[in-house]
Amino acid sequence: MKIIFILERRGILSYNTKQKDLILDAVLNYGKEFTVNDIYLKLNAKVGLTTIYRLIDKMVADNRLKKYIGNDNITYYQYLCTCEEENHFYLKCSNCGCLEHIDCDCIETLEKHILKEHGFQLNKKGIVINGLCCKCK
Amino acid sequence: MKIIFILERRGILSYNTKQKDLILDAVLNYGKEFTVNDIYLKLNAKVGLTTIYRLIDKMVADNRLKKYIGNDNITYYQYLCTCEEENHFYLKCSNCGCLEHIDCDCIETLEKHILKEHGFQLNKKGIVINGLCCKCK
DNA sequence: TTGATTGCAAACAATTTGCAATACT
DNA sequence: AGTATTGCAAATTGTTTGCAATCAA
Repeated sequence: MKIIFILERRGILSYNTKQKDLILDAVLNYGKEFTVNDIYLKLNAKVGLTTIYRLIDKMVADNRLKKYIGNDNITYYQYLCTCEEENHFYLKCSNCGCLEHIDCDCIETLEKHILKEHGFQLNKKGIVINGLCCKCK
Repeated sequence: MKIIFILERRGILSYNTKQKDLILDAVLNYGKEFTVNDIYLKLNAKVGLTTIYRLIDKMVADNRLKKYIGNDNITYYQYLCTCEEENHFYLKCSNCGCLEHIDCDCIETLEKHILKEHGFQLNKKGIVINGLCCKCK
């Protein structure tokens, strides 16, 4: 986890600050989807909300966090790992909210099929498919 | 399109009103993702914003509209057709915003693979995969 | 020292709610 | 008649901005 932290921190330009480290640590270790407020509370309000918004926005812009609206109409974020594998995608459990990272060429097979049969070029970056994980199903 | 309209309208309980018909017509014929304001403007403000919000919320709750946050941080909606085919999924063009409806057993193949190899049970309802359509790629 | 970052308070924008008037069956 | 719907205005919520104080290099 230390390596990922350092890797992620590189993306945050210019100055390293205590606040950035705190937010980054909370985000990377949250384990599942979270809201801005979740991070704020986890840090016991030691970092201002504005600052959290700013860093999270940046990470979304950099494709390191995925932002979406949950069924409850609340805005959630989830960390997408930095791995660069070609055939990497995510399986997201609709029940417990966990996100499994999969690296498997089944996605390449699908990509080829869809390109050939349906004329559509998949964007393989950040594919998230919903369902139930082995624990929840 | 008439049949879809009638089918959709059935889902809107109780009274049929001019406003519901207008909104439904606009939503079904929009062709691509839209915002609440898009519909409001398309209807020349003939229907109140509140009413549009209410009907759209209902359609989202009924899984007939998908709600999501675009890269521009604006909330978009997109109509998901009512077809009940087992292997139906969507290909969404990140460039022009169009949504292609595909019905192909490649998704069943993927489902089986993911269940067997990764222990994850896909939710085949409303799968949307991003990429570039044949016109845009 | 220079420029980036922080965080409060204020501003903002999108969405929701209260409610009286209206429309549907 | 009785109930659902509408739409304005007001309230609310989540998020962003202005700016002066602070911090990192």
